[in-house]
Formats: sequence, structure tokens, C-alpha cells
Amino acid sequence: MASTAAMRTKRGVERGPGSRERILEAASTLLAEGSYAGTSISAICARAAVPPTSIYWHFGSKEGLLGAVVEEGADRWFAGLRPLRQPTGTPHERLEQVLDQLAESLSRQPEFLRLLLTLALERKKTDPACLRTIRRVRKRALAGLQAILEMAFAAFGPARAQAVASELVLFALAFADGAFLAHHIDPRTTDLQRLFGQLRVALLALGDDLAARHERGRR
Amino acid sequence: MASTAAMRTKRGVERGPGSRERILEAASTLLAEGSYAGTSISAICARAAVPPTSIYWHFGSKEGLLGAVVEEGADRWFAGLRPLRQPTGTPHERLEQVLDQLAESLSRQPEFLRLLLTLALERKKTDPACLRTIRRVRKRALAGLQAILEMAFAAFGPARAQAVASELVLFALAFADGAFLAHHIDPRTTDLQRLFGQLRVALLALGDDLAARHERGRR
DNA sequence: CCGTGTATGTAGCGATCGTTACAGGCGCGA
DNA sequence: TCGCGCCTGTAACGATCGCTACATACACGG
Repeated sequence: MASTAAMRTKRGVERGPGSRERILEAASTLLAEGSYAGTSISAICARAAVPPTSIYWHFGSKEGLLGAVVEEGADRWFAGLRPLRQPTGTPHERLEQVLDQLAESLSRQPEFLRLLLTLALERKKTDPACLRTIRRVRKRALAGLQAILEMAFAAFGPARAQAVASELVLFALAFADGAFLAHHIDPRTTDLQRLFGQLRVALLALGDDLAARHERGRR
Repeated sequence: MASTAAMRTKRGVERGPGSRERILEAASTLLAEGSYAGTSISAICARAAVPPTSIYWHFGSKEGLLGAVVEEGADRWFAGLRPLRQPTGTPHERLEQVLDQLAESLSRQPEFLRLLLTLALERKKTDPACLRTIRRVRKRALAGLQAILEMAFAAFGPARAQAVASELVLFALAFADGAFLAHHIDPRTTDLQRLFGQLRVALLALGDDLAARHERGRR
């Protein structure tokens, strides 16, 4: 039943030779390079060196496994992000530092991102729970991005910086997704560094544009 | 064999009550909202009201059907794009007109785009033929986008406009992909119009930035 | 009328899918 | 030593997968 995964005690988790973690790792990898329907339980078993029954004991079903992969994968992914150093200098320099760190963090663990994008695209009708998790992860990413942008636009003053950042955060995330996708489709002709450099220029221009418009609106 | 689909004569195609087209349409729809592995032949048959043998007669295999869907879907998609009117006015106004038309054209037939993105994300290891087609479609889209951007930056002069456009075309496409994805994931909180408006400001700023840099490099 | 080629319909192939029943190994408290 | 709960191993379930052998229906040139 559904309670099996929840009722695991400390002792049980400690004793096992990490089979649960191996399953999650294998499933995460295979799901990221295939699709949900295209990733079979038996393939996950083979990769994790585990009998099918172990998967069902830990996660109850294939859907349950997917949920755990997304949920715990998100935790691990956010935990793996390098904490950002406080940027210094002009807004231009601040953005450059901060976007460089971001791009590096993103390209360091692309697997989970690919998994999320795949799931978001393919699971239109089914599994609202998974979609909810995806949206939650996305919200968390947006919050992180917003903090980054606020740092970069801090020269505008805190209130203005926050307003500008919240306006631009969706733009930045959409672009980051698209750049990631382009790199996935055709890594040879996709220069991520140049793209993120262009993003920096674009964000600065958008920030100035917004600031000017706010200024004009205030009078 | 593989020759079955190729050796269809004019007469045969004319006679059929459009079963081939019904299959393509059904497959395209189902593939776009599911995944390749998750879309079964029987589901396509049910939707197209066609026996499985018809699919195999027309396309030889599931892979063959996928290839035809992508190939002919691309043709139909490009054919369905509204021909762009020649923009007028300042670069700002030109870009606005041209991006508005583009956004409208994109949102009018999102199905094929979703299909392409799904396939691009999920089919990492397998099927190089399909990936090649995806890249070709992408190249065609890039060429179209480039023409659009050249129109918008025509005020820079033809040579400069072309240089600027070829620099920015990857940026624009990445952003368009990302915006499309964001809208797919969470349509409620994604304002495509605003995003494309921001893209316009960003492209103009990037164009100016590039022009200034070229100017500086020339001296 | 017959023969030919195009396209559909019927029935079922072996393989694999997600899942489960059930027995057994293992480490623990009693 | 025993029972008990955690976790693994064996074997198989019914369903569905992609695919095919084969017969049939229809339109045509001869």
C-alpha cells in the first residue's frame, strides 16, 4: 500500500546497502534520457542491480517512484547549487558575476533539469501530482533567480531592485530553459557562454527600460 | 518492406479516403501530448479509425510513421506560417510588428512545436534520423528568424543588419523555445505577450550593443 | 471476365509491460 | 533460541506492446 514507503524506520534505512538510493539514481538517469513511458521498471532494475520487488516495496508503483525521483531530486538539485557570492561593482559587473555562477551551476547538473523539462512536456493530461511538483520546483527556481537579480540591480535601491527583478525573472527563466534546450538539441552550434552573455546585456537593458518607465510613470 | 511507402503511385494516393492523412493527424496529436514510447500504435489506430495494418502499409514501422509525422508536419507547419508583411518605421516599430506577427503565428499552431520539443528532449540515444530532421527544421526556423531580424535592423544598412541578425538569431530562438515551454508548463502565470515585448526591448539593446562594438572594433 | 496492384480487415505472433503472490534471508529484541 | 519485521529473490500473472501472415475488397488495364 501507500504506507509502505512512509513507515520505514531508521533502522531499516540504515541497514540497507543503499538500494533505495541506487534505485532513485538509476531511475533519475534513465528518466532523464528517455521518457516516463519509455523507461521500464526492468531497465531501472537492471541499472540499479535490484529485483523489481524492491522497487515496489520502496515506492509502491511506477508513479510512486516517479514522484520520489522528482521530489528528492529537486532537494538534491537545490542543495547542489553553489551558494552565490555577494557580487560587487557596477550592475553590469554584478550581473556578469552572478550569471556566470548560475550558468556554471546549471551546467554542472543538467540531468535533473532535463528530467523536469521532459516530464513537463510529455505529461499533459495525466498525473496532476507530478505537474504540481514541477510547478513547485519552478517556483523555487524563480525565487532563487529573483534573489540573484535583486543583487544585480541593488544599485537601483532595494524597492526598485525588487520591482525590476520580479518583472524580469520570468524572462530570465524562459531564456535559461530555452538555452538549455538548444544546447541539448545541438551542443556543437550552441555557445552557452555567449548566450548567457547576451542575456546579461538584455537584462541590463530591460532593467534600464523598466526603471525609465517607472520614473516616467511616477511624474 | 521499406519500399512499400515509396512505391505508392499517384492513383493509389488519390483513391484512398484520406486514411494516410488521418493517420498522420492522429499520430501528430497523440505524439505531441504524450511521448514516442507512450503513444501506442493501437491508440493511433483508434483515433484515426484505421486498422493497424494500414499504418504498416503506409509507413512500414512505428519509426517510419514518426519520421513521416516530423517530416510532413514540418512542411505543413512552415506552410501555415503567415507570410510576414514588410515592416515600416523605426527599428523599434519594425521589431514590434514583426515579433507580433511571429508570436501570433507560433501560438496558432502550437502542436507541432510541442511535438518537436518532446522528441528533441526524450530521444537522446536512439534514432539519429529523427534528430537530424529536428535539426533541419531548427535550421529552417533559424533562417526564417534571421530574415525577420534583418528586416527589423534594416536601418543599420544591409551588411550590418545581416551581421547583427546572425548574432542574435540563436538568442531569439532560445528565448522563443523557453517562452513556449513556460507557457506550456504554467499557462496561467505566463504572459506570452509581455515576454515577447521584453524580447523586443532585449533584441534592440543587443543590436545596439553589437553595432557599437563593431564600430569600436573598426577603428 | 480475368489478372494486377492498392488498401483494408481478421487473427494472432512472441516479447515485454507493470504488477503481484509468496517464500526466504537477514538482523534485531526478547 | 525464537519470533518478528525489513528487504530481497523467484516466478509468474493478465494486459498490451509492435508487428505480421493471410485473406479479402475494390478499381483498373487487358
